[in-house]
Amino acid sequence: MTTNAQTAPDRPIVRPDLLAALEDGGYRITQPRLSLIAHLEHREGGFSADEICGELPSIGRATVYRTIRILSDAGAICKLAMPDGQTKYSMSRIEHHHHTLCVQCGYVGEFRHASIERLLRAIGREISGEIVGHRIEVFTICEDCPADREPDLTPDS
Amino acid sequence: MTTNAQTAPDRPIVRPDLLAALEDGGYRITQPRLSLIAHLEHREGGFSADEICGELPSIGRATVYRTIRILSDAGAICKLAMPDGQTKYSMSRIEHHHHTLCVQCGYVGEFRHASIERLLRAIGREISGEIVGHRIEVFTICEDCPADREPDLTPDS
DNA sequence: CCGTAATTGATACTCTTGTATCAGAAATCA
DNA sequence: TGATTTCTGATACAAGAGTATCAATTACGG
Repeated sequence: MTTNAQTAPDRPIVRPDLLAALEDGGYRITQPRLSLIAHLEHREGGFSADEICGELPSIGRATVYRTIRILSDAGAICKLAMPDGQTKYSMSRIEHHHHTLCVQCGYVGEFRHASIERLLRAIGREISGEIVGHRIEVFTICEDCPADREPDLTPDS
Repeated sequence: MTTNAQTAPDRPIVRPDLLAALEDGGYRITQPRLSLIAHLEHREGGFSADEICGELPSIGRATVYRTIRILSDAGAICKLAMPDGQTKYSMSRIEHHHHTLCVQCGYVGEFRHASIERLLRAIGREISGEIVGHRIEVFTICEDCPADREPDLTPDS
């Protein structure tokens, strides 16, 4: 089961920009990478590398980490820090965005807001040194989560 | 050598609010805690727990971590994540603030900006779920750092 | 179709950040 | 001061997140 239309190595169909992330980096298009990308592409919310290992047990841990790194370097996924220090990733769906992180279920959402760029320019005028990046994360309790538990938060920064 | 002006156990003089962080939590005022607080109080920029261990070798690792945690819980110091994932802490000097992190030297600064609250309210109207916190960090190359090196940045969020 | 070079997966390892344990020391209370 | 309780420091341990190694496999260019 390896050749022809029926037996074409069953490459999942993935977003072209994600494939491009591999090709542009000079990486080969391999089965594990395709499965992983296809899986991530349809995954809601944020994910940790270990979660993905659990969800795709046929793909080795090292490959999961390697591929996440490739996609992360290409900007196709974002690396996030949960308030408790855990690392999560999320697929980038909109271009320049920030994240909402549900402190209870770990759900990661994306949002844009026009005034953020303006705000950053204003901040730039008030601090010394050159701004080379920023991180704006909004911690939430998402609609699907019961709001009764004590949220696990570090102090705002 | 326990009483009177000359022989008073040489308690460093520390900011009263930092002492209060101990007292209010029902913690004893001990020599190691005082030395640590006095040290942190005069320290510029951000610091990691291990750095402090190196700077105060007479204080045990566990005590450094324990005290940092007490101060952190009391809101006297903030726990921060550098873009590369390292954990840093910084003394809070102004009340509700955000941080600038130099991606080269690790320098941590604080700033406030009036429009941030307004921005957050606006964001709250656009996303689902309830906002329970936020993190706004501005990555910089600070004035004292050569700006030629490649900054070590994760993609903006 | 074949040879070469990249990739994979299993696993061991590393590094960071922190917690658990516990005997001895210090602080507080009466 | 003495008793009691907390704290300390040394050290071992642990979890998380990721990298190194390497033989076997796979993809790709010709």
